[in-house]
Amino acid sequence: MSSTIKDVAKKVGVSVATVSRVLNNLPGYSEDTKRKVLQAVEELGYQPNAIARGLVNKRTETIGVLFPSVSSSFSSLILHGIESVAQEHNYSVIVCNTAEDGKRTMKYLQLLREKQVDGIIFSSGLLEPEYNEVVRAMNVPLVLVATKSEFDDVPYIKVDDRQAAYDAAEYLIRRGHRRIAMIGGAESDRIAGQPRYEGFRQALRDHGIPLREELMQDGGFTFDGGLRAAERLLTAAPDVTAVFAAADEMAIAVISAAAKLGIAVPEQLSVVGYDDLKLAEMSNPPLTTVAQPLREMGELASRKLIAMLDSGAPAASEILPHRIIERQTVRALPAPPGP
Amino acid sequence: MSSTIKDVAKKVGVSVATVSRVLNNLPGYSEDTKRKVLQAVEELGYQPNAIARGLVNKRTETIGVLFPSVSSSFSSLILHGIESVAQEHNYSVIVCNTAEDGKRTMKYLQLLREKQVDGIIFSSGLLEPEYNEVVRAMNVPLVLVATKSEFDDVPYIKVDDRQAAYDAAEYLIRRGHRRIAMIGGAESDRIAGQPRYEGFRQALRDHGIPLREELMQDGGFTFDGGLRAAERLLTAAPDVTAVFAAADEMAIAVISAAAKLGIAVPEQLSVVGYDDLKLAEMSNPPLTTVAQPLREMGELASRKLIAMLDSGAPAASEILPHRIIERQTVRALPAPPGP
DNA sequence: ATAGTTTAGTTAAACGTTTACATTATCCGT
DNA sequence: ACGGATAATGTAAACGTTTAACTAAACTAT
Repeated sequence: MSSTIKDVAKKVGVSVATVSRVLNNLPGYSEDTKRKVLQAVEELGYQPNAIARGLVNKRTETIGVLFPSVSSSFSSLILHGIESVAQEHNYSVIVCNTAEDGKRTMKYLQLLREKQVDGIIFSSGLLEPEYNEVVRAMNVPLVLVATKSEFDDVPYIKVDDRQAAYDAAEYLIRRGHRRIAMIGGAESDRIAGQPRYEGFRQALRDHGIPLREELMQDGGFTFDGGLRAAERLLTAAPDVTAVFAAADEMAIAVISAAAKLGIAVPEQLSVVGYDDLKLAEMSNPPLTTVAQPLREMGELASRKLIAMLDSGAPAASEILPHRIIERQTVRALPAPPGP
Repeated sequence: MSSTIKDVAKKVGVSVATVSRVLNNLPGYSEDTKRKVLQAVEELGYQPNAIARGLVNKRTETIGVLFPSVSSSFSSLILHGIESVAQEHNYSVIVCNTAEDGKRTMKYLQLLREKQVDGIIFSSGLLEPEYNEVVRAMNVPLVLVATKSEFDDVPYIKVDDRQAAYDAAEYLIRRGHRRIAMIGGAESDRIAGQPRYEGFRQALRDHGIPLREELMQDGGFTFDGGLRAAERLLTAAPDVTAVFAAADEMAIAVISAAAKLGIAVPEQLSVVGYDDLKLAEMSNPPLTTVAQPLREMGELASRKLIAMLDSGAPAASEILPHRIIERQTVRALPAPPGP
């Protein structure tokens, strides 16, 4: 159906090698042939076949990207970033939804291998040794985004979670809060769970605030989980004046729970989130949150991967800066009466 | 580096044809050879090369999906749906962000052609004749999702926008509202703009409510646009008791604007949205909205495309049902005093 | 015993490119 | 006028599969 390089060659009366050369801007033909070839290409509507090209070059100009959930705002921002620089460099991106399932992830990795992708980006989940092993076996570069791993030869792009949580807590403390709760992920989650709890704890400690472990709740990084955690928290410890939620969705859940319980935000309860999704801006009231540059992280991951592809050299990990976006969910408490 | 079918053949002492056959479950070998081949495959860690396979089969088991914006919640839900059924059928999906830009879209279409994708899904934008022409030229099936086109040979999956808007308006009318505003897209947008305005107008007409064109505002389907439109609206026409926003983000914007102006939702102002994104549920108060089954739409689009690929037969368009999800942003007005 | 059928396997072409190597013609300097 | 360089082009192998066409052996039915 579609015409091939042979058709072009025949039409011009020249060998396929010559056609290939003009198409790839290699030297070795006269201006005249070039003109004729280009014209024939035009007339036949010839389009190169990247599959055939890929077979001989052993490069497909395609990368695979794995997400625990493609439809989350979080992932889709990262994906957007990845896609945009990939497209600039003429790479295609294959998206894979792992659903945080090991079987599925392995199956996908297999698929990516068969499809001969040039590189892989793994986003925001735990990189199981098993995964690392198969990508190592396929011999393509791998970069992590919004996560890190135990393998220090695999570069990651990340924010300093511990520090970010520390900063969030300190932000609250500086505004006079003392009875501060936190809703985070699972303590067993060494990527997005534990470090944030640690940063939070450290901030309290550094400011001489006693830790109350019952004020730390696992909200599982979801709205629903956050809602339950917030309800538990707010009814069991009505004296808290502020809560730090380690994800915007959970922060929004805190606001919802507060509304349900008749607690005004920020008048009676301050809340700060984490991520700075579009959501935070759209929240009512708009959410103060610690921002991760998700899109940029995606872009950088893509850029790094492509650089590795071009140079063959390993890339360095990078910690991107976070910052607190002040909106309207935090109230500064009046200074306590002196002793 | 990686071993090929030849290596397997050599190791077993058999021809590549035989290996290929056992790998593809074709007849023509003894149980014994099968065992030996499988064992060699195992030992060598052989993985088939889908590129080579694609070259001879002229099928890549890959589909391309085009979105105006991959990072919107809207798109990513559809993508999730598409991805999930694609993966079930062992297809890969290449995502493309067109940014609603013609040049970019054409470039992407070109790329998808070169990469020899088996089919294309085009989501939620206008299918320009130019686009349709190139996919026709590449001779692969195309399906539209969350949009339709002037070409009646290209199937689409959609909700009945006109009817959905009608239902939203009627929902409000039934609850005693008479001064109802609407924030929609551009009136020139024949897909998601116009039909919704029309449905809205028709509902008012059918219930004997005079149309006030100044109560129809273009919010451009974004939060920011919605915010501006809502502010304009709410200050210029403070007598409206309800607004229908043709996208959840804009509905949330209405709530934000109302909050800023000290207007209580739903006590003083009712609002209904459109889409039923996760956002609607997380809104404060939770948003009453007309739901589109976005994920399901994506799944169906994927399923249809794959069916076309398998059967070679054209597929029929489908209108999926919408429904109103009642949450907490609509108040029923007390019946007006009798005459 | 023989012709025919089935089974197990091989050979080689094909898919659409790229590219190393070979060939020819032209031109240049002497 | 001749050897050597240069430019333009062609030839064919290679990439890793699938598959049509073929062959050889073993079995089956008479």
